[in-house]
Amino acid sequence: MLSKKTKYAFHALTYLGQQPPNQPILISKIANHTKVPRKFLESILLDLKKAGILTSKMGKGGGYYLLKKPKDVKLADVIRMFTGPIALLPCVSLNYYEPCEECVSEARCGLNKIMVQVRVETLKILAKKSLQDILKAEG
Amino acid sequence: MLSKKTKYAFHALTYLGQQPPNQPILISKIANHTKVPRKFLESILLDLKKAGILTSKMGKGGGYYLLKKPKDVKLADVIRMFTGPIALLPCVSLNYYEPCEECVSEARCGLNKIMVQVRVETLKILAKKSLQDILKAEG
DNA sequence: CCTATATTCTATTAAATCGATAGAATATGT
DNA sequence: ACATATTCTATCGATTTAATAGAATATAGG
Repeated sequence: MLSKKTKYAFHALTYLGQQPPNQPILISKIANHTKVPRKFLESILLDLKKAGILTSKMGKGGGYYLLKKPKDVKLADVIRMFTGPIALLPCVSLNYYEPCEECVSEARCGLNKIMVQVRVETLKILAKKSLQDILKAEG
Repeated sequence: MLSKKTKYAFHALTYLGQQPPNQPILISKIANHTKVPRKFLESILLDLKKAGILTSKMGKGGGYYLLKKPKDVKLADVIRMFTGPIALLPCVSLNYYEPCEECVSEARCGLNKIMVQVRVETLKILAKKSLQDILKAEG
């Protein structure tokens, strides 16, 4: 399951994607609309900024707004940032690979083969779908 | 990611599937071959028994062995038992469904729609593949 | 330059989950 | 009766998750 942080991140991104571009939105406004705890949201937005997805302006008239285009914010990126690996086992993860200690031969592990399939099918969706698809669906 | 318990369960099931049928295997023997901590394995095997996948014999000459046929032990069943939901969000889970409190309309949630797709594709694999497929792949 | 406004940084905390262990109770074959 | 094995109860430490508090820093506007 995705962490709450991940879900919150998507809510915030969706809300920001619905605002006029390049116009800073207050954290508290985002918090109100998405019902994410204010302080918790702060750290999420900061992470999204560090990842280059959002940017911000400090001081009066400040706030957060989208830096990347919605179509360039892939769901897989956000999930990896806040939940971690998308694969179901470390030994089939592309970004967080780790071998199983107890595993004699990965090439002959039946479980590994199936979990690779799952990862492939999952990423076919999550690496292609973007914030733009979310926004479009909510039209 | 799957919990270690889930991975351990698959290792134990695979090992038992490679043994002659209806012949009790000692927990300690399973633990040795799968490198799962003995005491931890006990509770896993007991859960698998309660789920009707394994059965056991107590006392001298006792041990665990498969009750279900390998083809009837679907990966999805084992994962749900030890890791929990397969879906990435509670609101798209078939077996552990829960609505999002902050969600106004599930039907109009763009994230929900995509996560349903992921669940569908994942289950196409996990609900069809079984212990038999693992055993065959390791042949 | 001062002040109000906002983000940013540091730190701490409560609760839940995960992985693992210990020991007593119960059942069974010889 | 005894040795052998599973079963039950319980607890424990470590890690992660979710959330909060408060100080520091930056900026607009008068």
